[in-house]
Amino acid sequence: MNDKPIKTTEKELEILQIVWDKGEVSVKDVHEALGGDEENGYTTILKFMQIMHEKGLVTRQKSGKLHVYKAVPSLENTRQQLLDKMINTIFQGSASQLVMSALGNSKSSREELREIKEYLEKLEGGV
Amino acid sequence: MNDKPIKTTEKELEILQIVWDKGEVSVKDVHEALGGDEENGYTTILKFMQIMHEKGLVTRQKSGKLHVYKAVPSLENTRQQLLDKMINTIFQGSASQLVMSALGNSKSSREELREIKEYLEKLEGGV
DNA sequence: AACTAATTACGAAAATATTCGTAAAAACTG
DNA sequence: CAGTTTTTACGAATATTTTCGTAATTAGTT
Repeated sequence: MNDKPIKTTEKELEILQIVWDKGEVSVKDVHEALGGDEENGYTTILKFMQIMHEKGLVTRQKSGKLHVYKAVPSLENTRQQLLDKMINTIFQGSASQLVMSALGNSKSSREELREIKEYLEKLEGGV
Repeated sequence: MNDKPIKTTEKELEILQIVWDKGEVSVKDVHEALGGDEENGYTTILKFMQIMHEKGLVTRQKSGKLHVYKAVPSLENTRQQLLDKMINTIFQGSASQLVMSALGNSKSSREELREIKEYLEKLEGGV
């Protein structure tokens, strides 16, 4: 009945990055990866891990005295979700507009462009 | 010295959409476009227009007793900016990864794909 | 067991974003 | 011009997100 979709905040996303990157992490790992005490207090990060755990964004498991966290949503899924949202909110629902905008702007190398073209051909072929 | 970059919030972006779409708007226009009182109180929207004006996201001009607002940032620029941010935060700086992700997911039509390919060719040619 | 260091739990403060009530100002209406 | 309607101004309430202080727990160490 009442499962309002969990909203992933900016900071949480930043943390998820690290979790995806490392596979599994302790609070300490995240804290350090984010630049240590210069950037955030240790308990700040801890708090986020707890919140994210409550939200179901990460699982956790005790290992000795500490917790080891893993990401629940996949990087790929999250990317898709964010892309969809972006397409709908500012690219009037058109993925191709987004794509062209991204290409137009970026300093994509010739290599990258070729890669994309190949990918496109594969896609077309598959229709 | 102290011009911290204006941060455009979710709601503000939603409003900007409407302003871009209509070119110039009154508070009433925005209020209605967003679904009227069902969705937001009139003064809520008014407040946002004021905040956005302070932030420099819109200009405004008196016209009779009401204000007419226009968007300051262009749609295209804003798209670029949001794309850049997204690329950097979740696509490890690779525009092409974003592009492929967007294409892979979407139900782009054959027509759209062709369009993109053409665009790509133009880009490559220009190098 | 007492002491220490690392980690977690909890709650609340601070910062930011959103919503709206109330009043003032402006333009119109009779 | 008194009354009504529309619009704006302002300030504050609410909600959400981020940050952190303080205390409790855990696992070692002597």
